[in-house]
Amino acid sequence: MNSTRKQEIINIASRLFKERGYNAVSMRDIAQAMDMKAASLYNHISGKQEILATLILEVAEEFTEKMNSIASETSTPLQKIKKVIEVHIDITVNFSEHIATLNNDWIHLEGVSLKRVVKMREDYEDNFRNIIKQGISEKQIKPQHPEVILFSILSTLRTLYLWNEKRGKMDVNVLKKDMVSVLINGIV
Amino acid sequence: MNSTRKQEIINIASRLFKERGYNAVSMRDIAQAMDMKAASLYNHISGKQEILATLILEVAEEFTEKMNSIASETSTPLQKIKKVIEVHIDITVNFSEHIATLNNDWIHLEGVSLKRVVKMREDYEDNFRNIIKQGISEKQIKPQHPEVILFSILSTLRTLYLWNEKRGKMDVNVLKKDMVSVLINGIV
DNA sequence: AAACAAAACTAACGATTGTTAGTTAGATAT
DNA sequence: ATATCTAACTAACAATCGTTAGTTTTGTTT
Repeated sequence: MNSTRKQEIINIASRLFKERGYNAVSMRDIAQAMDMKAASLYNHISGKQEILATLILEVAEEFTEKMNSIASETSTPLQKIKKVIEVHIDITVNFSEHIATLNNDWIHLEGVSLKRVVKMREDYEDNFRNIIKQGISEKQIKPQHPEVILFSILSTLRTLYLWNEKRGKMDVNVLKKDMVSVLINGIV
Repeated sequence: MNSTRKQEIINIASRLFKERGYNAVSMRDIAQAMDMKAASLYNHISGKQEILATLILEVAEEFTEKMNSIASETSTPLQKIKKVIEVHIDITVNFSEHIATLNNDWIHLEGVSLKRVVKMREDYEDNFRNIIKQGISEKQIKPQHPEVILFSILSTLRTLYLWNEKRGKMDVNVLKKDMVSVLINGIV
């Protein structure tokens, strides 16, 4: 199977897309980073779009699986939110290259892949929103507009990859503890 | 002066950049949206880069001014943070198109403009970080890692433009109140 | 009415883009 | 040894890109 070589291409492309964005990276750029010529890439992938789609779906599916698992747990809304934060941090650390592309370049997906990723994103947000609403109705969470809570937490988690590198030596478990504390209990 | 026509171009480009990103928008796209031919744009601007640079610097300077003003105030760190949040919301609402480009396409700036924007961004973060550190040392803020607090608040503010449209009829002042509450006091 | 400047136009340039066709080198299987 | 298959190569394509040169239209000033 060419699957290992294909994965190599995707990983290298992932790094370049993160640095410069999908449209600013040419097939010749990817090929050069792979030490081959652009035309040779087509022995392993069908085109630039396939690289983008595979790349993004790999990590999007990771998020979807984990969220579905959390949503169907039998625990309190607050415990679920804590889990969501931790899972997000884990995925960000493990797929640190892919995440930038998921966040910035999903717009450049076409056709079915675009539809699929948008749907997954919506479902993810719906799940999260429902957990928050549940928490409010159980009086575990302040009766604030759910949308404000949802996007406060979600934007922080989604852009975590941007400063994850700067976090330097901060241990992942410390990071989890701190972020859970800040996002749930505030800063005062 | 051609300054009004130039501003028209920048505003239209701003809308297109927001929707598709800098690299996916051609000069011919901008021209078409302006009801003219691409070559005619060059009567008003020197090139695509100038559009991007002017666009981004317009709003970046807004942030810098406001932050400098807040930093030099004589008020408690917590009051300053509240002000920063409110200012961010105001600018996001007033420059809703520009903000997307500032956030996503600043990487595509070149030369002096790039250097300048990066510097402004760093200064802005430094100011914010110092306010937080001050708050911690005055025991107004929990002794958490300042970086976690800084980026939790900042990522939420920076991506506000993404869901600002969905916020629908929510009044700006209500939004300010809710966000200050969530970001400072948490959700429980 | 003549002169002028501003802002639009047409046409074209060199460079780069994603992709295809056809070919060749190297490894594996018969 | 021969045939087969994989994965690399060279060369080229049509399309699109940002930009320039030269020209014409439009509107204002004298």
